[in-house]
Amino acid sequence: MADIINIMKALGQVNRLRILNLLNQQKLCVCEMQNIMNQSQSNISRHLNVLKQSGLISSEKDSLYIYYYLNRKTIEEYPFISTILTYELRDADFCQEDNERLDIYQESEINCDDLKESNLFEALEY
Amino acid sequence: MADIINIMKALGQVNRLRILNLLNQQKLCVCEMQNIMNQSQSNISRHLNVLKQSGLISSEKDSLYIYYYLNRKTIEEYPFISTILTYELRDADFCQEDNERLDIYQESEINCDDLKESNLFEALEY
DNA sequence: GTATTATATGAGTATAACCAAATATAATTG
DNA sequence: CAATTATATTTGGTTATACTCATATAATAC
Repeated sequence: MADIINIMKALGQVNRLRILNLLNQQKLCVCEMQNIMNQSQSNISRHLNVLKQSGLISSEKDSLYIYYYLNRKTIEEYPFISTILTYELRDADFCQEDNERLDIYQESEINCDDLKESNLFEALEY
Repeated sequence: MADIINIMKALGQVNRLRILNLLNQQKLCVCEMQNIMNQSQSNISRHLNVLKQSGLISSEKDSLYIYYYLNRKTIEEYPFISTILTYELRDADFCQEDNERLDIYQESEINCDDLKESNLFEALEY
């Protein structure tokens, strides 16, 4: 299931690296990632499926929402993944906007029920 | 040049991981990899180009041959690469046949001039 | 039950990746 | 110079990937 080839393939796509960077900071549901990353719902969902199939992430249901989080077992099995998360992704250019948006979301103290109508990221749209 | 996205993409293909595993053991020319990996020359050449563009490997010319080797600068810059080379590739299933063939080649003490006519790997063909 | 909402999946398309066979290039040897 | 050899590149075919739009599913709320 969590073989190295599928893990390396899963890591070879920028949107999936962005997702992993976010999940390295906190557990998130699909609609939160969709808003933070400004990507279509179906696209996020598909990338999450690839990451889940590779064993990099897991999910749990909480009422209407499905929360995704890093699979600690896989990360313990493959220590290089932690190195990538910590030293390569967190400060990568392609993660900076996501990091800013996640910070804003965390500080806002709203939850995903209200995120859509909140216009939280409006000022950041280009 | 050696950005993390291109490195991760380069690492997401089994034949390129096989090449990196071999180059982690010794410097090799295209025709040596072709024989050890039992892959077409053009395919090896293309993968080498991807690896070189990503900064993972370099090459040097020695008369007719072009020898490829791991780019130590990139590997120092991204320590997780060493971890993958040492802990994930060396013992991976998909590298075992290559490792056996490289061992046979090393012990034979022939060089790539004679490799083609040597039938060195004949007994291993399935 | 119906309506709503979050997420997943199908269908379609566009693009990129992989590969083998053939050809081109560049260096070496005679 | 011509012949040879190693490597790179082009071509064409096939498959895989990423994406969008639309629809399906599953849970919740009324």
